[in-house]
Amino acid sequence: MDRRQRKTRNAIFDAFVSLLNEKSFEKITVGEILDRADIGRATFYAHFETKDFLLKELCSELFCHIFDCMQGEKEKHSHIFECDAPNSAFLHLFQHLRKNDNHILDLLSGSNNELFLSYFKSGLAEIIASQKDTFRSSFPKSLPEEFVINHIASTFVETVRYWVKGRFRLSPEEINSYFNALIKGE
Amino acid sequence: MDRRQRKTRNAIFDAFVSLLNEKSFEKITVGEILDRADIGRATFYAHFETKDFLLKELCSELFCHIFDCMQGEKEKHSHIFECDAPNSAFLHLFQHLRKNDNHILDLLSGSNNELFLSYFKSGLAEIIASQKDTFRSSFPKSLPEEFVINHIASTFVETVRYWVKGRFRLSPEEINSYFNALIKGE
DNA sequence: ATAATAGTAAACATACTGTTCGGTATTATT
DNA sequence: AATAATACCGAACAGTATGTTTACTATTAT
Repeated sequence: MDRRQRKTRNAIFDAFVSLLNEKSFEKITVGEILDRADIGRATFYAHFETKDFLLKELCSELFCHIFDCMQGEKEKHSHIFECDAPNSAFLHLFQHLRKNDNHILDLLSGSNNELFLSYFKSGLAEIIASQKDTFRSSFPKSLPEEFVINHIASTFVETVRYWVKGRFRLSPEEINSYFNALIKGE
Repeated sequence: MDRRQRKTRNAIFDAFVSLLNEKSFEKITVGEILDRADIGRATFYAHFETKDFLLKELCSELFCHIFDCMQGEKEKHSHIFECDAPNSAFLHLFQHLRKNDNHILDLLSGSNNELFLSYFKSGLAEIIASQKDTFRSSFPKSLPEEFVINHIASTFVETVRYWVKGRFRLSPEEINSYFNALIKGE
């Protein structure tokens, strides 16, 4: 990829992320992104069809990164959800989120939670679905698979939301135990 | 309230709801509302500051209605969550949603789920909070109260979402049993 | 009958979106 | 080193939406 392309693409992402920390997605205008990224209008639209596509690409970059890490774990062990510790994959996720590479923390704590968490959730549901056998046993067989998977993903996302709202006062291990208490039953 | 005011207010709500069944909130313009409600621009802005305020008022009308019904139940019994059947309040809610007075079903099944469900959730959390003692026992004492309440509300909302997505193929009793299976443990 | 209120249509300033165009700088190709 | 291709720029543009204002009319309350 052309160096110029990379430069402007990064400039756009950086500007966008920094704006997302200040206001909600809906209130950000393309003009503001242009100013902060210091690029021309036509250039922006050469890179991204619309503001929504920009968001989508940002999310997929961020979350793919995280989920790729989990795939990495998967290769080491045969099942990511069957590590030494039970549910260690979720613990990994909590730890990863806390590390805050890629400013993901900043985004999650802004006023855009809903947006990001919903993207996050759909990626999460896929992973859980691919490992469903591990979880199925914790829930009555009468419940539909899709229903259970969605419940686990939702519960995780809500737990993250709670964690972020409390400004990460809890350690990854603590919040993970909260999460397990909800999922594994009492 | 002036009859004219009532008329236009209703016309606006009706137009808005019917539009919400066709497209998402973000894509609805004030102009479209004006056309469908057959009122002048200035009139709209005399009633609602912005489109967002319109949504907010609509939600509060709809949900207040539902929650007021539950409050009614509360007066009959001393605790709405301690009826003849366990958790009957949630069953009441499922039944109420299914009855679809006020087109709430239509709204929930459109592309606006997120928006409405989030309003719904906050109202729900309040009710659950006021009845927290009934639920506390189902969860480990180590979990913070706020965390548990939010989890119950989220799980309920997600269950409704699943229910709506499946076009209400399940009966209120069935979906309520699904919900209980998640909350009460297996 | 009169005053207050709520409605109308039309025009308005303002703001944002997405496109287009001629010109310039950077990169890749040969 | 010369050339072609590509990316960027700035500025202008049409199109659309918002929210306000105006002068005028119809309805309601007293």
